Amino acid sequence: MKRLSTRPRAALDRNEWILAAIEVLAEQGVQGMRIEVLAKNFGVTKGSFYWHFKDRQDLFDAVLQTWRDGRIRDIEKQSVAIPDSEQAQLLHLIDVYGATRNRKGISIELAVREWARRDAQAAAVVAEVDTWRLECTRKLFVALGVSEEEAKSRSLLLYAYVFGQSLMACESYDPRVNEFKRWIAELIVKQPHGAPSSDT
Amino acid sequence: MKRLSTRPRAALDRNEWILAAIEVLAEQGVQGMRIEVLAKNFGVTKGSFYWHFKDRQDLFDAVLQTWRDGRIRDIEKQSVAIPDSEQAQLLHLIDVYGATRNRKGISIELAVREWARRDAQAAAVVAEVDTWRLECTRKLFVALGVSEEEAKSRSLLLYAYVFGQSLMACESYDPRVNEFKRWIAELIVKQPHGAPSSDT
DNA sequence: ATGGCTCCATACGGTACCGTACGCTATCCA
DNA sequence: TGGATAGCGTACGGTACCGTATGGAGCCAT
Repeated sequence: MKRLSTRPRAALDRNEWILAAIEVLAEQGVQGMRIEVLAKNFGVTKGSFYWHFKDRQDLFDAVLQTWRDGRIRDIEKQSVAIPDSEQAQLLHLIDVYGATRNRKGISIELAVREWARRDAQAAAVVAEVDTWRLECTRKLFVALGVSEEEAKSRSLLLYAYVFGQSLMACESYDPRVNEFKRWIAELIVKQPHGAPSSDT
Repeated sequence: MKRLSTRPRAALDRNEWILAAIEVLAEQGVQGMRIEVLAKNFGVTKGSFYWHFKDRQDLFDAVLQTWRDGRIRDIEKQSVAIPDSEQAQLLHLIDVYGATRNRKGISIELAVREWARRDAQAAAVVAEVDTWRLECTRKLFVALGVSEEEAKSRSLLLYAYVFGQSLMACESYDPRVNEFKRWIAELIVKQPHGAPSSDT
């Protein structure tokens, strides 16, 4: 983080501000990304911020771009279809959003979508990321042999489910929630003409 | 209560403030429920607010209680299982959250859940409502003849899907999105071992 | 008419922000 | 060694809030 080899005080750059802003975004939402608060966390004053950014909107734009780029890189990583393991890839995808680990990523995800409900720029970025993601899973489903329409439908279901799951308080619903989630994941991924799930 | 027949100016009561606050909550989020803004919308000053409420937290508590009571009444309404039409009830439930109509209800729903991510009281209310809802659909699934575990799993999937759906920007994904949603709804509701008939 | 009650207005102090103007310092470079 | 510049601090004006203290208009019954 800090290159304090010879410098007594590591000079902040634009990216450090952006990363800190994303951190706060995840915890506090868009309204939480306040210049003077971020500055205080860094131990500097907002004079530093206004050196690296024009204004608050400039930070917002940079945060959205950074999030977008990171998501798209992630998608491209997961998009390489490994033959004969597409089902495992899809199940893994659902599991990653399982909310136990990856809490931070999910918090950012929800915060950005909350942002997108009230801001056109954020909405555009979310739409772009959604399109990439849906396209990625669509290919995986097609590789599994389902029709184009069903692949698109299952992709929609998959992402809607994982996002909605993190919105719900289902931990107190039943101690077997994890088994239920596994059952759901298989319903989403596996075809109905497959074996009616006697394993596991 | 009945004194508004002779009064030239209808005096605000607690409930009107609460309803207005929920309106703003849906559009602006928790941070948007500001006393002076609400007062300005009513054409009064915050002197009125502090007559009916102790402070801002008092309004927050009232908003949560009002939302909770409304949701539970709604659930009890939909909970009366009409024999031989449980499937239609479940499909209707999914359709209600379909985001085309009922936009306001969905906005409130998302705003409360966003609130719940950062506030313990809101989280408790959401957990309570979720439990009621899941229990309601669980009964419907059981009435359809599925096992207890599968009924709970499908209930989880149903609500996670409908909430997640409203978080996504899927309108630009494909013009046939509505057909996809219908396919998804049937996958969630219908059993794989059920009669593969084409009627609804 | 007179106190009392309800409902709201006014006025005030305080906080937390945004954005700008300008000053200061350390470092690099000729 | 004397700028030049990057990076940040200080100070200021302005806005938008919260909560309180207090005043006041209308209506009520005695």
